[in-house]
Amino acid sequence: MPIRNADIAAILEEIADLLEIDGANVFRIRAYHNAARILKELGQDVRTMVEKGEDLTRLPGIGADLAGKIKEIVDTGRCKVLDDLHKRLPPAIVELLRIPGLGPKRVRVLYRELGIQTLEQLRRAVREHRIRSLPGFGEKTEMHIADALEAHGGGVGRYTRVAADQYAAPLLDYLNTVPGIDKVVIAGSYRRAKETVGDLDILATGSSEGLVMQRFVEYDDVEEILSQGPTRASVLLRGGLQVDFRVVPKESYGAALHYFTGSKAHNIAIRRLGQERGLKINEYGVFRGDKRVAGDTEESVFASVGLPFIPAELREDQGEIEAAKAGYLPKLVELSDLKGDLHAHTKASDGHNTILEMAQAAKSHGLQYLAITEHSRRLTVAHGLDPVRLLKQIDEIDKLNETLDGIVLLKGIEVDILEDGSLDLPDDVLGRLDIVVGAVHSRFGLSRIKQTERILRAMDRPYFNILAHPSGRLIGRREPYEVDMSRIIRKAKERGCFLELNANPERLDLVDSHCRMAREEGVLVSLNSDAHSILDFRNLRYAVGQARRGWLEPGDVLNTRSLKELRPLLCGTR
DNA sequence: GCCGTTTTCGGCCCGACTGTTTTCAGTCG
Repeated sequence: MPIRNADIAAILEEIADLLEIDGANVFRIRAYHNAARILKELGQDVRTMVEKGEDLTRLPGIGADLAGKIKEIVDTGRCKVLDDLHKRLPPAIVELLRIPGLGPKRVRVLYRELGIQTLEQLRRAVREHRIRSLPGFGEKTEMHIADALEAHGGGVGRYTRVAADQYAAPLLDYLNTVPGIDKVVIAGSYRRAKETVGDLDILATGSSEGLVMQRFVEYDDVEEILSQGPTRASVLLRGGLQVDFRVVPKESYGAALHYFTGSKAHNIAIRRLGQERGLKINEYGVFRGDKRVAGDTEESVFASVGLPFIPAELREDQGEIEAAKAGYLPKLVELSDLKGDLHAHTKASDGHNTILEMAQAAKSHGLQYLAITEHSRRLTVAHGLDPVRLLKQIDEIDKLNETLDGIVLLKGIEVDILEDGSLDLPDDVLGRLDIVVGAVHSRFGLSRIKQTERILRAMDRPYFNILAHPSGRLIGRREPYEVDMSRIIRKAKERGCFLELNANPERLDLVDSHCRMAREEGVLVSLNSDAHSILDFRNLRYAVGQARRGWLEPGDVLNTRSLKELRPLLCGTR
């Protein structure tokens, strides 16, 4: 089993965690965490880079030492530093760090004083009240640990954006009625359009802070108050979502929004830039000595370090600061740029609405064209279409188009890519369509090579236009299938076909790093709803968010084209 | 452990809240 970026990152994380417990230099620890993050977010395969002899120290945050350790991990699957740490500290001990309220210092005390190295041993010690007498611990801390152990493994993970929206919307409505609150906005990873969020970070500006905070924690849906001060509070909502709420004075809005939006790595990089200029940047503003020089708006914060405004979705310390410095920030795609949708279902397969209803809904979302792409026959559970039914639908769409105004329907199919890479419908049928979307719906467990070859063969078929949901993942439910995305992107370039970014909030593949790879190769990405009902066109905003995280401009997106511009692009594979 | 329009050494983002402490460490974001 070849080692992946995530595997290497996990080893580096474990080293960092153990170093922390061991009491190592905090900056050394940070370097390991940082390197792990870089590898996880890297769009390309580190193993391949190592095998090609590429210079890893060109990656920001990777120096000669870490480059050597990464190479060691790629070559041997292990790392001597980690092996050495395991001689001093039990491997399971890093699990204790996952308990909220337990950091490296306390974990070390637990281990040194009581020999605790597993969650089970910690549970027993809590039951026997042996924690409270430890130095730095007390009765309350012991109770908090007991609660945290109770909650641990309770399945509180990350929330998809659509799930978070269901909590956020009513909470924002409520906060907007609270006297003393001027502005309320969601910051954090939600604002950066991450595909999942661990919590909601809400920022408000206002004056009477204490009162505002009181009203926040009195919100109906609050189940537990985790902490509460005059400017900051954290609560758990019913259902488990954590909300962090922060109130700052009006003039600090920009600085606070920037700080609270993150990411952490981006903030550190920006604050470091400030430092170089003799500035101190915190959530209240930008300061030169005691003098406040910026912070009303985010623009003013960026300007203070000589940068233009950086859109929230780019703030990952993934090159956006360098791009901003050089004047190469992308002008990111927006929802209003989309002119059509190239993947939708109707009652004919597994959708819930008629073709006409879908057309009208698409039009009401400002779209000018909509491709009807039912499943093909192989997908029997979805009532996939055989040639006869598909030809019938083609006639139906032709007739409908004669009556429709302001929206054009494209005749399409979401054809199954079979295990051998052939398509589920014959070429002479596919040739009668405006658009062919291909997708993998079976045999997710193929090896990376077989899965990749299967998809590449399908892309080589005539009429193949778009590879739908290219990784097949369902966030939190199904891992992506093993596939070499860089080869697929190169094949798309070679064949003149396109990759879908599926707007279903549980799919959202392509992921951001693959969007960037496609952009760099010059392969257009299609932002498709995969709508199964008239309600699903709303999901297009999630695809736009992901596309923006992937640095995509309107020109990088297939369906920002007018129908007239689109048609010749769909003939590229014929 | 990384990094360099003053640096190859000496820095490394910054503040809020909690609990245990009697002046602050630990944790978190």
